Amino acid sequence: MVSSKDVAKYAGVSQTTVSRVVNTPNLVKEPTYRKVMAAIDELNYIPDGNARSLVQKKSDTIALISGPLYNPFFVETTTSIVNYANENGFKINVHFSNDENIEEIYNSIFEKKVDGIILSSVLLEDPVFAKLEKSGIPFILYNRKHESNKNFVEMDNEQAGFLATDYLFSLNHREVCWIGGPTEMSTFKGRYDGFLKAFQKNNAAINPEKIFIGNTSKENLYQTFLKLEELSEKPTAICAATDAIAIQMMDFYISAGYKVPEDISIIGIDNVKIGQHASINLTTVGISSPIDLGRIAIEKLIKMIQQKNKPCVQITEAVRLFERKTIIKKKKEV
Amino acid sequence: MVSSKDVAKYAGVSQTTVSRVVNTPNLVKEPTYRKVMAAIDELNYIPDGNARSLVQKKSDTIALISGPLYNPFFVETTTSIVNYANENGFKINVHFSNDENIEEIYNSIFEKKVDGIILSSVLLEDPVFAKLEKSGIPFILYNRKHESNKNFVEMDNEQAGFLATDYLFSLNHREVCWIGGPTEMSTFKGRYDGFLKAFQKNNAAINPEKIFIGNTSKENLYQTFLKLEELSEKPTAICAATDAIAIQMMDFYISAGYKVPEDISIIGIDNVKIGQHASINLTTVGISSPIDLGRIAIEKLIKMIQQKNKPCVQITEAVRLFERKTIIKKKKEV
DNA sequence: TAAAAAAATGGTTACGTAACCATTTAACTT
DNA sequence: AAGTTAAATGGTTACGTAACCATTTTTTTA
Repeated sequence: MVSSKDVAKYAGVSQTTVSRVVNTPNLVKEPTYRKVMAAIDELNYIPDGNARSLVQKKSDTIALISGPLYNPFFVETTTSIVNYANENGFKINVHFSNDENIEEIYNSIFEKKVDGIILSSVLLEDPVFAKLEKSGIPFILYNRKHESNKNFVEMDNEQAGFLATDYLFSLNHREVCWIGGPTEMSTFKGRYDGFLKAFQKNNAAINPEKIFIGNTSKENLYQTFLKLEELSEKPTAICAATDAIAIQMMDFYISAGYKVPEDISIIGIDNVKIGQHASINLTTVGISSPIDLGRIAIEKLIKMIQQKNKPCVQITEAVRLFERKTIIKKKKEV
Repeated sequence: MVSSKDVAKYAGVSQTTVSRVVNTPNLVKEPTYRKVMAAIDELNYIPDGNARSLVQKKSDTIALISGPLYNPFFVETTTSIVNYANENGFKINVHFSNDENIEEIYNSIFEKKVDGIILSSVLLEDPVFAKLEKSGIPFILYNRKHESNKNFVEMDNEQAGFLATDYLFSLNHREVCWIGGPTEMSTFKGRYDGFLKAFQKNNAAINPEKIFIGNTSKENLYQTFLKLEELSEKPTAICAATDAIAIQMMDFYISAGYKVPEDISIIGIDNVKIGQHASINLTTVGISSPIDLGRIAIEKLIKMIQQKNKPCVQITEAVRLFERKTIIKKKKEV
């Protein structure tokens, strides 16, 4: 391994000067600069990032704890986050959380002095959150937030749930089913609250048989599908808490021979890209802004790191309906 | 920042002993161990990964250079790679390459002494490959390979192209169109060669009007779609070099009012998960093994790192057809 | 042209850890 | 119980860099 000392010796200058050529070339005379650069090229010198981090107490590295990529929402945020961070000179350590390995992920993250942490996988009452705050490392939550309301970038989840559900009512659906994840997560809680709110507004009564709250794995959603099939009075529309859920349910229904929306209407939330595909055409609710939540969050985080101040970021993005083709208008009941 | 020296002072032992408690606890007496652990907990000591990397000359970090996630193939490989690496104690620095920023990515990677590099974005005659070999860092290519045939995990691309195309012929399609990326990439080259081979076998003549080789961006594929529309004699089937291309073309066709497969048959290559969705049901060719290429590659890479030997890994996975619903059988021409 | 100021370069040190060797302490042997 | 071996602990150093202060060289100023 060739070090700055080797370069210094080769160029006949001090190690300090080599460091200056690399970091503050304007402090160095032209001929010296050329001499050192020649040595650097000749010896193929690359500064050691670890040594640099050690002495500078920064690593130019950000840890990303994302939800799993089988949820297309995280495909888009991960892309934005990784690309924006790289463009701004940061490395990104990526971790995918399944909400069970979160403890291990935290432990591993704190070992490597990252400059910042951006994460989606946090519960409303997450005990691990205290650790995060105590660490003093700048952090930001995207998608989900914590009960403390610190540093988050979210969509207006309640409004999203409301808009989606109210839209179904507006098309005369009354037997509306909810399929969502645990309300320990702010996204699911907010969206479900919005769902309830729409029922209230439309003077409709919640039918507990048509409320499914639980793990959103494929297997579990299939169980939900089976239960829905057994219902004597089936719903005419499904309000899915995420596009990922909606798309998975579509798969089950279509595979079983149903037609969407003729036999069953489905609406999602997130406005994920694949939902725009002509084969899917998922009606959904998503943020109005073309910039996704991940991108907004990473921008804020990098600003926090660079300016060394830690303002409390609280961003709730407005949402709107994206009408596509998975919902049918029903005849008004008499 | 609390260091091992602080812990040592607090516990009344030497820094060396603290290091031993952390790394080789069996070399330390029980009471000493407890004393030091108490101090570690009390002071909330976390070893500094940068200092450790500096002295040990390893970083427990692997760099991943992946293709973009809008290609679902990379969604699956990225998931496998990140998860497997994390489970095995490695951090993953992720970079998404669009084949233009590859130079910058390389530069940034070499700064931080990663223990290994796993990458998909390499050209057959990539000049950057020399740099990679010269660095001495263990590396492995997945999906694409380099002309030097060193350290790759690929599918049998030629066979994939052949199987896909031959399948179209077997269903009596003669006017088959090829849409693929530049043949500077081993995947596209192999698949296109297989395409040609199938034409030969079926005594069919290539019609240059129906061969589209170029950038596979959405915009460019749309241009391809427009050109296809202008053709006097339109193809009855499209052989897409990747599922991503196939799915994008489906979107254009369906949006334009066509039906797949009634109006146009489409086959892809990669066997991407979303292609299995009941709304898409893409017929495709993919590896027979249930373990994806990324997973195979990261396993090999970690073995290389841990065993410190650098065998030349050359894996070509067998492929098979996955029959679904985007292809129609034509009547035999007379 | 001498003095003062600014620019350029060098020398030394700290960062936090594990490697390495030295020393002390405990545990066997006969 | 003395000698030998093994176990446990400590002291010092290297890793490669940038920060910091000191010194030399060059430029500016009166």
